[in-house]
Amino acid sequence: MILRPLRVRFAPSPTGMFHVGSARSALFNWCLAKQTGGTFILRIEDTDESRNQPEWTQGIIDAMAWLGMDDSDPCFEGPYFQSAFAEQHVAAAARLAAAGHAYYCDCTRDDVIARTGEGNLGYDRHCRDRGLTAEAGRALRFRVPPGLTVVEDRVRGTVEFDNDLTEDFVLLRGNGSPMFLLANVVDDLQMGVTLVVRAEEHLPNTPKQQMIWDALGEEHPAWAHVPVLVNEQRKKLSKRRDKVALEMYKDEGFLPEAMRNYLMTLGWNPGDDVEIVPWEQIVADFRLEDVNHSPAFFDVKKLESFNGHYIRALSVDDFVRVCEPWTKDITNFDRSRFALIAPHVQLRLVRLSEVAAAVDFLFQHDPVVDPDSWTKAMGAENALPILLAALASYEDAGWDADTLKAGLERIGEAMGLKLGKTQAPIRVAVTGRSVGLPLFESLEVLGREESLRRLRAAAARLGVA
RNA sequence: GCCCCCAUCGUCUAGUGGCCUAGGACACCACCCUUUCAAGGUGGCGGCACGGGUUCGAAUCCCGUUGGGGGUGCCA
Repeated sequence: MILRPLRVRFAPSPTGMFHVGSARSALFNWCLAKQTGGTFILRIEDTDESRNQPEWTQGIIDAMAWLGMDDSDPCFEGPYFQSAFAEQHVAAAARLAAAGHAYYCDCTRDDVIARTGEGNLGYDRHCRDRGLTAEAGRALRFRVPPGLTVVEDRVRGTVEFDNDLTEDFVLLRGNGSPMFLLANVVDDLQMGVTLVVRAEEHLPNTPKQQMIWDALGEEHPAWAHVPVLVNEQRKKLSKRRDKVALEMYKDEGFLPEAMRNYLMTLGWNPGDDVEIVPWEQIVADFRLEDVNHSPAFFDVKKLESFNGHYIRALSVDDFVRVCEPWTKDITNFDRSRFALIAPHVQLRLVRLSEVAAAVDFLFQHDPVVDPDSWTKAMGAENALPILLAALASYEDAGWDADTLKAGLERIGEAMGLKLGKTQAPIRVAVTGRSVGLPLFESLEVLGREESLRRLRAAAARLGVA
């Protein structure tokens, strides 16, 4: 399908950590820009009074880069900062006022309530025809025309709004600063945005913005409102209640490839009964028209499953490399030793942050012994005999996993035990736990000397000198 | 309150009037494999919110009900 290059934008406000829902909106926009050979504009909407801080902006940029959206791609444009365009916003407001599409208003919130009651009815158009001029303290309001505003939405279809139920909203505050509805439109106009893809919470804003475009005499962009992400209570994911910061997921060892793939399957599916799909294919196949209409639950369990798939798909070298942030703090960590066991580790993680707990016993002088595991494994009748037999056998055995396994199997046979039972005391002696990486491979990597030392220590603890 | 959106297994989804006895994935359960745990394999549990239409035929179209969600700032 040949499409004309789209100019899309992602316009977050830097009011906190970067939200997974924002990330998904950004991803949707990114796919559309890429697949049409268009442009992805990043515009930071920093016009809120005091809610934004510079570090949040950098957080957005870093998080987007983590997901693969940054200026190394030619489609990327920006970042722009909305605050830099205040002049244009005000100028547009002036044009609107001059053309009679807006009027000044000196009502306070209390004035309006006094007239309309507490009923939350919105502005009562009190100043509409009072002919007030611009003056400090007076807000500029949009004169909503009569009739119907029809929004053609690329994911929802046609949505109609009765203008009589739309209040004369504020364009410019009493202090002269532009409001979101206006600033957003003017920026989109200036930047040549042809398609606006954003979360559903913006759908009620759309008729208002479309009216501004019309009043400005410009052709509005196409609209697309994607469903919001919700928590288990089916409420919109919120920074206060929910764990939404992309950075937290990064820190817990989620791979960006897994995160972006998972995020894309929320409200959209790659088709053909598959979910784990190469990014290039997602970019090529994503279609707004196929996006679902209902909110999607952000399910960390499923994210973990995706992450596990992506972790297992890594080459061993890459796996070792991506584990670095979590392995570098392990005492006595040795990268080459880790690389030897890495293939086994890779199969068992759903989050990279779990790597330390899985392999630390290989580097510690003495493994941290889990009391329950010890009690269970060493309390068995055969624990000590197994330990002693293994010690004897391993003294001069060939030091590779197969030989070590065969040796322990022989010991078990002599006692009438299956390997599953025989390995338990050895595992606890060497690793400190009853579950973990494959035992014989671990012994091989640990080495004869250290392994025997641990076996002797365990035997000693059981009462044998 | 008012406006708007939405409604398939617990969750994410496939499904665009007959191919549906509703498919897949996650989670859960069982079994297999097995050196613990995983991974992998096999099987199981489990859904079209409800009521009316339209039609030879409805998960699919229409209306209503119910239930969820979003919005309703001189925030963005």
